[in-house]
Amino acid sequence: MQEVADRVNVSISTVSFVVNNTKPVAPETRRKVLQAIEELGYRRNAMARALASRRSRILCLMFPLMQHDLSSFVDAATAAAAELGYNLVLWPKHNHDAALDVTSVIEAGIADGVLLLEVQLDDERVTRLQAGGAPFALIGRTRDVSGIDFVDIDFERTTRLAVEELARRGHHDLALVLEDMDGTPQAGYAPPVRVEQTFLASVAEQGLAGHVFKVPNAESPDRPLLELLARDAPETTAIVGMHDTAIARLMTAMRHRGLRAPEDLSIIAVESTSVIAPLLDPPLTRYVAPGGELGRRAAEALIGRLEGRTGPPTQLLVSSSLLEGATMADAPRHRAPLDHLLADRPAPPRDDDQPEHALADRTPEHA
Amino acid sequence: MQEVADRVNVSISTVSFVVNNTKPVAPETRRKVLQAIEELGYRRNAMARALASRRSRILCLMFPLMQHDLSSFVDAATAAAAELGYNLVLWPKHNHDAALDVTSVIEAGIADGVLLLEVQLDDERVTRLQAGGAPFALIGRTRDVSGIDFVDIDFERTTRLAVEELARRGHHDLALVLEDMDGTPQAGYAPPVRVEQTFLASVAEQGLAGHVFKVPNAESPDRPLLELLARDAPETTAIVGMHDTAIARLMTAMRHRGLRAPEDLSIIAVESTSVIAPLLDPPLTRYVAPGGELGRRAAEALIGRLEGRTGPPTQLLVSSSLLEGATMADAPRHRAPLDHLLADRPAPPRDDDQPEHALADRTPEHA
DNA sequence: TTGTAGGCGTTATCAG
DNA sequence: CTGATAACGCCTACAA
Repeated sequence: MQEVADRVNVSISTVSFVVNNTKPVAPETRRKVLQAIEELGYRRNAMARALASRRSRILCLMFPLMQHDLSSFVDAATAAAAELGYNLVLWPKHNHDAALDVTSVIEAGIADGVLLLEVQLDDERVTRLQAGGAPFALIGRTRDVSGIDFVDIDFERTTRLAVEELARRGHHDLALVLEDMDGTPQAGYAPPVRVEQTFLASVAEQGLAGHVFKVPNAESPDRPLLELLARDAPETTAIVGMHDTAIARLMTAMRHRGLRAPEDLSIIAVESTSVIAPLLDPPLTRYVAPGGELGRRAAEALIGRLEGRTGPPTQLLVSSSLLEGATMADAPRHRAPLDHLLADRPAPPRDDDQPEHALADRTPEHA
Repeated sequence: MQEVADRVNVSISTVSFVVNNTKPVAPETRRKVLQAIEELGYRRNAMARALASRRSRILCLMFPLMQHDLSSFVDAATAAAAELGYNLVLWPKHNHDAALDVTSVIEAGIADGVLLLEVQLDDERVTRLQAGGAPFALIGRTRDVSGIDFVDIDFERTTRLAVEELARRGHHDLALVLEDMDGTPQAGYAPPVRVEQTFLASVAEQGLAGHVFKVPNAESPDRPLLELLARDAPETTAIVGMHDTAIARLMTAMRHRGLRAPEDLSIIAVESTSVIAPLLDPPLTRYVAPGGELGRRAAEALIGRLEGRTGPPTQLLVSSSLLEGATMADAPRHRAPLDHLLADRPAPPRDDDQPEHALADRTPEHA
């Protein structure tokens, strides 16, 4: 702040006035100050500001109970940090631009280091963090990880295991179901890319046939996944999934068309949300990542850096383990192609959607 | 800190040494300092500490993408805070004891105010916040809300609407499905209590019969909800739900026993997780709360206080709106009691769980 | 409209 | 082992 003041030949308080809009400043002076701030790359220190003004301008949303999927992860990260004398706060950054401002929290002195989630293959945030010399660790990893501390799920291994297991069970025609992120800010999100690559390579190695289906989060109603499968990969007997809502909708569609999992179609998820998968009917067979370990290791890696540890970066891939649901079975012996099966059982009107049932009076209308 | 030092007749530095364990201190001195700290209720100021030591001891976990149910809520709260010049951070407090330490973040100077979630009818955290004179606002509300700023969902209204709608559709026997929180730290969580009370009152007003079922989060496998219903409330034709996973399991069980929603049993949820409800088959008819508005209003209320607004507290109840799924219909004319229906269709072994299907070769075994 | 100076609550250095 | 004292980076009367 003093440097800024010196450069424009004003006092430090004038700089403060323009930064905070607390007092009127001559337009010309203000302009020059702003320019100097820009040139010097000055950022005010949130801690000092808070100390002097007795206001942090931070609001704290406390949430004791988290039911979503980050729960075990955040839990463990928080605990690990606490054991090492640190606090962990979650900083919601929703839009893409805000996310790019990733170093500000460090520069402001609010935090000592950053843990990054949802890393993309080429992640601008990582570039900025590196450029700014800010301590950070990734949960996930970029394409080039030289010198970067990260902890990630070993999606390659999981995918390979899934394909091999299906091959062992006699499946020859596999389909991979991914979330389609093109056009969203998450385009380039690393896990689906890695899974797709590994899937294709692995299928080739095993001498199997593999198709990839990218399904948007809001499935197009006119072309549900099941129809796409029937049209483009009718011989498919097993699905490798990493898009739970798409899988859920697929299973509903299957039921409505008289197809059964796993008898007609096996399904195995390489990554799965803990809240949805067990509620499916039948429950989804899936690989689950050790969220707690990921969180803990990531926090420890970051704090290690903060405490001055040098040496090679932490680069850890953790393995998922198979959670037996009931959607995987041996390949059916002579199943007809999906398009035939669907043709035999055309899409039913709503009233035929459900298994037949003769015990109650029908009241045809509904909400 | 100076006061502590004075009281024991040591210097301020000595206090610092014992507080931080940074230098050896005579056991006797240390004891006295600790005691003085205790007596005076001294808490060190995190901001000053960070400023002087050039370390905040805070880690920041950035998450750009949130798929869980708090998403819209946090989103809006963050945005509202940002517009008013504040930052919002989420502070994970997982265990009960940690949650009780709710004022520390204020006393440490890290935050100016607190937003509290998952409020219980008699919430110790609220008591402490009030006692400490810390600015706060609730999302939810306690039993006694005099003088408290809060924004909450109008569960009473929603419940009443649900019951009235079912009555209008000719249902006479309703069952309420709640999450059983007894014995958990969330015992006394306000919404289920309010819904239960309103349900019973409303059912009585309408001259209907109402049963309440409290289902633990991990449903007991030997007594699934459907069986309990058949045993204790066999005439039930409509479910009012505020426990999505229980509803999901119920719908699966119904399907396995040849019962249909909504033809045999209508289901309407008074509060629902956005991630599960639309994936159910058929999709759940449900009331949804305006999460964004809740978040925004709560942030605004808190900031208003911080900015020195006086006058009556913000006390806002927002209404949920009905999202049409396909699980609500008029009451069936002459449906047999549930216990009869289940007796006619005994619990099937796994192989009969699914609708019959004759298109594929059966390979009996599965994972 | 701008400058001066004291203070915010700690830590850290250096002397005793 | 303990105590002065100078930062830490900024805000804010008060004065000019």
